[in-house]
Amino acid sequence: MISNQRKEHIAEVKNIFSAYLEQKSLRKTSERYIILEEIYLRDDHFEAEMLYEELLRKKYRVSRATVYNTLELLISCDLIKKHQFGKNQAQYEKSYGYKQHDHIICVDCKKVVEFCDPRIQQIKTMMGDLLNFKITHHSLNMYGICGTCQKKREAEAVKNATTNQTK
Amino acid sequence: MISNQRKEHIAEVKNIFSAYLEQKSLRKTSERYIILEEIYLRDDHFEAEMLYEELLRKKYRVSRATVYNTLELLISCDLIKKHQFGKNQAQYEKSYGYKQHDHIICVDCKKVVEFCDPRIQQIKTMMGDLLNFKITHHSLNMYGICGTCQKKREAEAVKNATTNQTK
DNA sequence: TTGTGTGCAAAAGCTTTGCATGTTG
DNA sequence: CAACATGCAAAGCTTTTGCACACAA
Repeated sequence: MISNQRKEHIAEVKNIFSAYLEQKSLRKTSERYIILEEIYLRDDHFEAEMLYEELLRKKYRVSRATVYNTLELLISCDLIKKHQFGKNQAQYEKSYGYKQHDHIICVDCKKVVEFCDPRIQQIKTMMGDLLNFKITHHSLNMYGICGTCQKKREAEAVKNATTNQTK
Repeated sequence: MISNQRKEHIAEVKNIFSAYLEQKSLRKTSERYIILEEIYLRDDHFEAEMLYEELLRKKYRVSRATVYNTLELLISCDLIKKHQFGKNQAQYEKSYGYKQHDHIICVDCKKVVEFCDPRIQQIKTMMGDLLNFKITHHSLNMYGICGTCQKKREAEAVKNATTNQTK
């Protein structure tokens, strides 16, 4: 079940996309809107292939090429963000109406947690001025071990210690 | 011509690598040292393929597989760092004896500039505590347009304006 | 001597491209 | 109806794997 609030939000995002397509003299194809909608129905970080498969599952007739193509468009008009969390496969997330945030990634279970810190903005401004860059965006990822995986590792360590003792 | 200082630095790094290989019961093969040396002779960010080609050019007989393999080892023992600056192709840089730093990348000319800011460390500590993550490392990249490319864009804009006027 | 590391080539995985067809403006 | 966008499949690129051989321990 999709909430009314979400429906309105998606409608708003579609309007923004429409305006962008018009301004750039690009065509308003059904595929482009289907892809946008599918992204805004999700709440997680996703990969191009996951999105493509989900669309097939829902019996939409779109091709990988169109998915990649549309992702690029959506990045251009700032409706989604693309991330490279160390893997080769890029991850994407919707970005309209969401607070700017950064990510902490668990190197064990790959869980992604979001966080905000105002100091990032300060650093951006300061470094842009200092190095004479017009900074448009940034990507800050912290990597480490989440609480759950820390416990797992400790349990594992105890187990290994016991095994070694028996040897 | 390679300076004495650099020779000493490379020797030091090789010792660290030797110790690491010993500790992990891994073999000290000539290929591993050749790759390490080649990396520490460079001063830039490089890609796996670039390194491989440079080694071939110097008539060393190494394979791509060994290059990738050794890069992984060098990451494990903290002698190099791996970056994903938005492209699919990973970039690497030597890291021993160099201050921890982050990167600003020009989206036009792809130039990479390094910078340091102590606030990053503070954010790492604070967020680790707050979200219960044991943070091991991070990656902060800012993207924008460098001074040179800003001028180029302005010149281009003037040119386009003139052309449109003539229309 | 023994088993790990290597070279080589082929496979795998993500993304892009070319071409014929379909659809938007 | 003329471009432009799409679907499909094939190609492209980076990275990984399998296998036989070489060589460090």
